[in-house]
Amino acid sequence: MATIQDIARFSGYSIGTVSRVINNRADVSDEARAKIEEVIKEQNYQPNSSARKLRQSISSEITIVVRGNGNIFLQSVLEIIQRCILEHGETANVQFVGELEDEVSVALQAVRQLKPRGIIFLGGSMDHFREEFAEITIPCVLITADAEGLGFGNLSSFTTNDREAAAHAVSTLIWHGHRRIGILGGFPESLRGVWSDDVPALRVLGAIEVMEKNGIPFDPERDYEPCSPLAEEGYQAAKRLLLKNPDLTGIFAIKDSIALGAIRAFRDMGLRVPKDISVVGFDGVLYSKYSVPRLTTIQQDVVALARKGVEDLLMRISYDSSAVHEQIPYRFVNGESVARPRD
Amino acid sequence: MATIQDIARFSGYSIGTVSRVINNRADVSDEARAKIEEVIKEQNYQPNSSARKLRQSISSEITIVVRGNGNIFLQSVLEIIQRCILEHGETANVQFVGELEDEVSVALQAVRQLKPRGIIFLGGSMDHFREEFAEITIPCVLITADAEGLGFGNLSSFTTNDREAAAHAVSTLIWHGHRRIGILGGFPESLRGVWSDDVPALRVLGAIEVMEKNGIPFDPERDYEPCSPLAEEGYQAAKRLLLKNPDLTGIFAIKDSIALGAIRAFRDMGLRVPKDISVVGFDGVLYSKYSVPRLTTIQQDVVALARKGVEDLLMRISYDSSAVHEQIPYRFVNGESVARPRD
DNA sequence: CTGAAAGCGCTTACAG
DNA sequence: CTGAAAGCGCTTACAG
Repeated sequence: MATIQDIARFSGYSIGTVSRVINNRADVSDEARAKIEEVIKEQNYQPNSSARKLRQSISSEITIVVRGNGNIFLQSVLEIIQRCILEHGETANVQFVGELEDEVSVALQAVRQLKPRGIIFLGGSMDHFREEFAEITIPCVLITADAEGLGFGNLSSFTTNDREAAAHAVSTLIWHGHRRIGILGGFPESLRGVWSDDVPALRVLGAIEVMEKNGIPFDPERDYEPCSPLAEEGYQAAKRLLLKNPDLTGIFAIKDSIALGAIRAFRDMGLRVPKDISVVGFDGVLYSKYSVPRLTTIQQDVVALARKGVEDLLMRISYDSSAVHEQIPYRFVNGESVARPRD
Repeated sequence: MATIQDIARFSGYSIGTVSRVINNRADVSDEARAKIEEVIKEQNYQPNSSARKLRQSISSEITIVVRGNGNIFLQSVLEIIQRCILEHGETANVQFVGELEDEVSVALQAVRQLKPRGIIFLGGSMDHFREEFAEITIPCVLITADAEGLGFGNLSSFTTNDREAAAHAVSTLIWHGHRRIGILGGFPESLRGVWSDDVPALRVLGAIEVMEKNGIPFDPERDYEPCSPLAEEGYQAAKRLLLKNPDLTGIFAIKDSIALGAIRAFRDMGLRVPKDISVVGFDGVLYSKYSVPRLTTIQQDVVALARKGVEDLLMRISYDSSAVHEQIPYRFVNGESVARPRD
């Protein structure tokens, strides 16, 4: 393995100058830069990251904070992100935090212990960001939620327009003639306010808005059941929802995992989907194309979300440009889980 | 942040002695060890891993090599592994390699570039290990495949008994009265030999053996269709299999992802599962409990596989004990996808 | 624009 | 059993 010493020797310059070339500093003559870069290429030299980290007192390269356990949607995004980071010659370490834990304080801890150069958040609760993110000053990216409203200069975000997409999903039910629509997923607080910007709340909100616009009544008590984003939770919540309101003919689940659990629950209650009850999901997880019935859902563009997020982060680590907020187009997938209501 | 200097100062010993305590060396007096450990705890001291890596000329802590794209089973194992590594205060970086790529050469490259202290392989092809693994000398663990037959002193393995479990899965079909059984998944070569020790081959083998034992004929031409472990591939392969042999009444898919794709395919061919055709899977992925019909399958104990693998690796990194090979018990899950054959 | 030198926090022969 | 010292490979004031 060649070291910076070797490059200095072969190029005839000092290690200081070599270091400056490696770090893209401006104060190097073109001549020196050319020669040194030539030798670096020739020797296939790669700086020792431990030495560099020790000297700069940083440690890990990139930290990824994933919110949620067994969330197959985020798992698939994570896989793409990791591949993407690898392609760029970087390495990452991953921290998982539970659905109810505080991802920002976990990140803060990572900043202190691992001293990463940047952080990618996968999923997130806006409240935590609002309260604590200011303490984090390195470049960060939030994927799958919109951080624009937070106004942090070092936090980019890439997201689906959850509100609009949820409205789109529910309008499918409406077009099919459903007028008694229930919503599944999110937190009990998700109904509270127009100001909430958490992803579950935005989806619930978008759904309610389009219902109101179409003159469809929505009773939070009878037409809504919160639950965490797991099939088992969706299964239980679907049963509770239908028990308290057996009149519902259409269901919007704010995540596919919930939708799939719900379909299983309806099945177990002796209902056929979509004949007796229609279901629309959200995410477009791989399996939604193979379920029985195939799920009608909103497909998020996970590849674009992941790729753009990684590229933006690496860019900002190198050239500290300012944060951006981008909405990635989604795709409505017409499955088999929606039909006209029975009566 | 406290450094080793601070600990030396506060404890009254030299940094050399402190270092020896940190690294669990034997040549330290009990007295010194006790005092130093007290100060370490008091100061909440954590060694700077960059400095340590620089000095030992290692770099990354643990590298995880995952074989396959979009493999939801391995994704779930990976999540548990990462949590587990974190709990032990270590960090890991992940490399994904495609189903057909050579994971061992990727690992070899990682060894040279990242200089990890240990490697966890998730899934793997025995041929690659046989040919190249000898060049890797750091502690490694293979999870989800058996490396005992390879005989490398630095490669532990934790696995389900694939052959036995596959036989178990197929015997369910037999008990239900099926005598025309097809197998889905694996490589075209998976049928070739008794000596093959790749996971897909072992599952296929176990299936064929139990069929033979029960006097059930198996014609590789008509009763087998290889495919890669994705729902879409399972979907296509299932169609091909049934097209060339419409008499089949029971299907063993060597992975749940394949089984779920197959169920969807049968459905699209106008067949009901399990009324017209029965399906057994293998893995016990989360969703198999919520599919319609619920999948009858072999549930691998992913938590035990992950946890034991990580613990063994960390143990061997610290105390270089020798490699172990352990089979983790599986659980047969009685779902709804198997019934008596029609005629 | 460039070089010489200090020092990041650790580990490990070496000497006692 | 313990300490003093060298050195891992880099970055960055400092001086010129």
